[in-house]
Amino acid sequence: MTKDLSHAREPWKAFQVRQRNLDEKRDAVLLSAAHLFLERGYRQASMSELARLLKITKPALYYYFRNKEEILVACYKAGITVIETLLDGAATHGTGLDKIRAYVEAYTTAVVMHDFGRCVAMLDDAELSTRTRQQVRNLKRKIDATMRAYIEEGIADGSIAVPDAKIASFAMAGAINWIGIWYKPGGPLSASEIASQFATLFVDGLRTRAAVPVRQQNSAR
Amino acid sequence: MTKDLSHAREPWKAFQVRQRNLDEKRDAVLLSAAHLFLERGYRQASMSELARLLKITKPALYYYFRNKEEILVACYKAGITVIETLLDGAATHGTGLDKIRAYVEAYTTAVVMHDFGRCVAMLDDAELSTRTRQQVRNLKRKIDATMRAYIEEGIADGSIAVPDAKIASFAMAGAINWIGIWYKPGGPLSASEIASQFATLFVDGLRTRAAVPVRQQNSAR
Amino acid sequence: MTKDLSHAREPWKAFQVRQRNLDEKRDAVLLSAAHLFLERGYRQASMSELARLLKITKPALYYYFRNKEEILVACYKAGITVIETLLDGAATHGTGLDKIRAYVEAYTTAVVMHDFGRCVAMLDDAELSTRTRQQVRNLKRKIDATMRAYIEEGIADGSIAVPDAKIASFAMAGAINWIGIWYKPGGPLSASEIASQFATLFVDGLRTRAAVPVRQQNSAR
Amino acid sequence: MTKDLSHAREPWKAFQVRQRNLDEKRDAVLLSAAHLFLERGYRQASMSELARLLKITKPALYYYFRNKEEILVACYKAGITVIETLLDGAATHGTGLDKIRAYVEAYTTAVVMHDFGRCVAMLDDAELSTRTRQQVRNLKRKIDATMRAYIEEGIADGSIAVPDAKIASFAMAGAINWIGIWYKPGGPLSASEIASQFATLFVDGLRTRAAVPVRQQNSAR
DNA sequence: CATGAATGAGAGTTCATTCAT
DNA sequence: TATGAATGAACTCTCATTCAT
Repeated sequence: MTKDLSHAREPWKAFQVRQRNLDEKRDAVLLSAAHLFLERGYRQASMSELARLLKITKPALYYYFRNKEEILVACYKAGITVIETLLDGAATHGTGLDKIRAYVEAYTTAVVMHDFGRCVAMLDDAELSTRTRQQVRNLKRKIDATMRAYIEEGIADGSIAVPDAKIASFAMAGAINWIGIWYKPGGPLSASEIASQFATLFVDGLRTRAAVPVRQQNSAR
Repeated sequence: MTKDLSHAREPWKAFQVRQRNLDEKRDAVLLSAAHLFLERGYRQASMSELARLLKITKPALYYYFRNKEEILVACYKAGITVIETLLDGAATHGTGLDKIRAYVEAYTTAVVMHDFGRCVAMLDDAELSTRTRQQVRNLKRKIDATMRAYIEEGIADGSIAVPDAKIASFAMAGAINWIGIWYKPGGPLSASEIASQFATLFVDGLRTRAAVPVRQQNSAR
Repeated sequence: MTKDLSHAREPWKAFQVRQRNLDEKRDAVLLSAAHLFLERGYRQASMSELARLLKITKPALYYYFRNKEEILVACYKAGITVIETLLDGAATHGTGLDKIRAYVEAYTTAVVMHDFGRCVAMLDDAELSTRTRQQVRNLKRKIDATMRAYIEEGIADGSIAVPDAKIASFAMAGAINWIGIWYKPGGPLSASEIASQFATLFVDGLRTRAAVPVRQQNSAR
Repeated sequence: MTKDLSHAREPWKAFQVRQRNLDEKRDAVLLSAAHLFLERGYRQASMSELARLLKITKPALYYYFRNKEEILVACYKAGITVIETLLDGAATHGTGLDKIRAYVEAYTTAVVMHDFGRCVAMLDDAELSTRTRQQVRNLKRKIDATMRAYIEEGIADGSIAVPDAKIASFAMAGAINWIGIWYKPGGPLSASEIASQFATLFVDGLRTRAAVPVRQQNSAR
């Protein structure tokens, strides 16, 4: 773990040689914090440990952030940006099924690739200020709503057949959010591999599709 | 004599009663604890609050359990039992696909229906003693291994087609474990509904199966 | 100072022999706290020092009071009681001048004789909760209003002659509140002596009354 | 040459300017500090807030003053000057009563009109260095001693009649020092009004003097 | 069996002060 | 002259745990 954070510490090392700007260090704090929050949970992650990881003193943290919660909020905000960016970039043409496949892939990528994304997905928002909690919940609601809308759309255009859009959307979001629990960066699975296989699993299920006649399948694409 | 005898047996009987009382209260503690742990998280759940909920004093808790961790361990153990029981009861005949469908339904049910099951699924095992953590991890590994084995079996018997059993199994486990985050007992969704729809989603995916010839489709169920 | 607090520590000493009740110890904490607050000021008085004085550990204080402010509030409340009791007991017959003399004596006594009274008189109420601050301010307002009313009454009945009841009342209250700065219990001046001389000074002023012919009065300036 | 000379003098001139600048800014710091100390109390007044008020950075304060205490000391010193000046200017002819009236008026004026004066009157000298504390205490002792001397003088020359010069002097000083608690500059009461009414109150008391027959005086006590 | 009372360790936070520049 | 950045010490408060009874 300490090793993982080494690059986050870089700015301080560099500082001794030449002064870097405040934002860079703030970002370094943020990166380490996100990492620590994910590892220990927000409450268990102590400012002392964070400071130790960054090789600075505890009060120095308070130079960059007013308090612990502000760090959490900043992690969430960064995560929201990451996720929204990827989600906005997802393809939105084709059938409902096509759309949801793209959407699931994008969201999975956001969660797999960025600590900040994982913070949004996994951390308890109970510690947040009312304002930021609203933002986070809005984002999550929006994600859920979009997925449901695509499912409904797919049902309407005949590309999707499920009994309940809500449960399906919960299942998918859950599987993706849970990635943070088992995924360790640098492991054998690449982000895009995970994203694509998750999408495939949700789209096609486990069952062999052997006998599906080609011409009926997915005529829109 | 009879009287004497009964008299002599009394302490023993009393012990049984007391024993039962103790067990009963231990269980009550456990139930409340599981609830609290799920609501607040293990670390945020304070012994004071647990005592307050149970309307006993704090030290009384220490009569029933040596310490906080022992309570957590007991919750996990109870959860393991619940899950294993349901998992053992799942049908294991038919194709690999049939088996995994039954397995997913059973695991989902365990997680949805019991606080203890949810404890195993959701609580961080980092707080556990090495011994119990091993047990928990073994269980989870076993669940994962079983799911993978069924998937492989399905691939072998032609009922399943996925590129990677491991990722598929992670996705399913994640979706199920995540249920604890959004599921509130007493809501509009029944446990069996959730379980069955989860199973269906994973088996068939979102995509419409329109042209699948009847005789190939899941004749076992 | 430590010596002064020795009787406040008594309950703990006695505790080792025989258990006393919670209220007694709460009171002991309060007494020591009032003393310390007066000596150092509320903010400078640390919980550590308070604990040290009482020969208990810091967290033990939190068994008796939820937090530091609650201790302050309790001091204020005790002080309010002391002052109101003495004020209510003050004679209220005769002329306005008679009444204010009695009132000043009573208030002075309250401030001189009790640490709690001095707390109300001297401590900054800025640290209080809104609720208690209201109470304290109401008390002070009431005291001021009563004094002014008596002065007006005296002016009306011819016993008092001052240009401004407000300034006179401020001057008297100030002189009394300030006692806490210089008065040290156990000194050469008794509480009743101070109270009576204060009252006399305000009633009669410094000027000799004996032989002053009416028409000569104030000729010096 | 002239040019050269002026050039040569430049540094010197610049120094004078800079010196004046420094003194000016030091004074500005002092003024703000006095204000802040009076508002919050010395300890609660933080260097950060002082810097913010002055729109300079925190370390800049340390250019003008070695540390926080030195600022306090300077405030006290300025206050001592203010008070001594006014006190020295007070009339010292006539009876003891005349003198004390003038003295009280002068001291009141000093406290009402100047933040620095109020600092001396109100701030706790416990934070001062031994040296400055001595100075402050000497000043206060001198004020007290002077008041007592005037009272004794008045007693001797028959213009004053009080049982105890010490208590009377404490009462007067207290009433005046307390002014800082309630007086807000810009309020309805002018400084001279307050000063004159305070003096009158202490000199004449509340009691109506006009019709008091000589033989009835003080019969109540 | 159960409790009132207490503790040690550690949390987040603030602040006067000081480097290096 | 003046600053951005950092620190050490101190503070209030919380919590799992444990005596003595």
